[in-house]
Amino acid sequence: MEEILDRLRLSGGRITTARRLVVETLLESPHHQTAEEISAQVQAKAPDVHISTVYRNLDELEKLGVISHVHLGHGPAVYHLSDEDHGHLVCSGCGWVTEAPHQAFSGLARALKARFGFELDTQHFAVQGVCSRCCGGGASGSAAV
Amino acid sequence: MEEILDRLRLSGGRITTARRLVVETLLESPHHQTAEEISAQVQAKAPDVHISTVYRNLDELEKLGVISHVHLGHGPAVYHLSDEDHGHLVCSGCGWVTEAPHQAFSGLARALKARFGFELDTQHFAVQGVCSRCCGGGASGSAAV
DNA sequence: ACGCAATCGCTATCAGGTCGCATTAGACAC
DNA sequence: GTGTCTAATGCGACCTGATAGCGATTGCGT
Repeated sequence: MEEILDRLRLSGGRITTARRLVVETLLESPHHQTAEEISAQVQAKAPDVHISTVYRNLDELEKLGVISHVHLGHGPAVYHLSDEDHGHLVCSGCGWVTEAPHQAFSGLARALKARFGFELDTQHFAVQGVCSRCCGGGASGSAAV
Repeated sequence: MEEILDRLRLSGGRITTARRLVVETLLESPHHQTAEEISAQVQAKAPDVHISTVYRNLDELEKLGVISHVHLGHGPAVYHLSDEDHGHLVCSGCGWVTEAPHQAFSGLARALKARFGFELDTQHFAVQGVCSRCCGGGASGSAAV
């Protein structure tokens, strides 16, 4: 927490209530949260904080490398602390998100690099699919919606 | 063309000017086009066709399985004839889109299936990365905008 | 030619996010 | 503690991409 605030200060930023609360929220619930969710959490403690301020602060924190955001598909992006490299698997059926370690994609990354000269980035956009629960895990048909 | 219109008719649909032009546009420029681009093309021939009509028709055609749309990342989705299975590689630098054959992802698909029970779908959402031109592939700088 | 309802054009609306601007309030100097 | 400067805020307007409602139109089977 203090570390993050220090980083904020070092970059010439000020520590405001809104900013402190955004960081707090991110630290308290380490899950993937949308800007709206974060905003709601922050507003629970300081009702005057506008969602645009939350966006601006999330942006700022991202520039500092503290957090990153991922687009899970349709709908809003989610923010998380940038602790480690991982991709995201999103179930298009139920929306469930699985984190997949970076190396799960290294094979694909190599292949795409070799065949297309394409440097894969799995961090900013999620990979879509259907989770075991939704695709009928074992036997039955696919109840695609 | 006629085949598509027939399919449209068989499903109980009517052949209207707007509809015909949308199909025409899709056939004439087989590239990936956004709804807006398609709309512009259609409006060049029939200025009264509203973009919401284009959306509705694209939707209809998609339900018939004639076309599909892909989200390339930020920004609008693109539509293309659903001729074959392929994924899309999008360069976050220049926006360049490469089509990658379905089997390029089969390794990843197998791995995700085995490790997470996750059924990969590479068709509806593109895979992000940086193309050879943009990541400095050869010599000069990367003129990322 | 008639009539029904699928489709249209239009406007309003939505979601997610960004921007401009006047005001507020950190943080440093004294 | 007070002053000063300006980063950051709150707010509303706006933007893009897409969708929904609704009355008018029009394709097309009869």
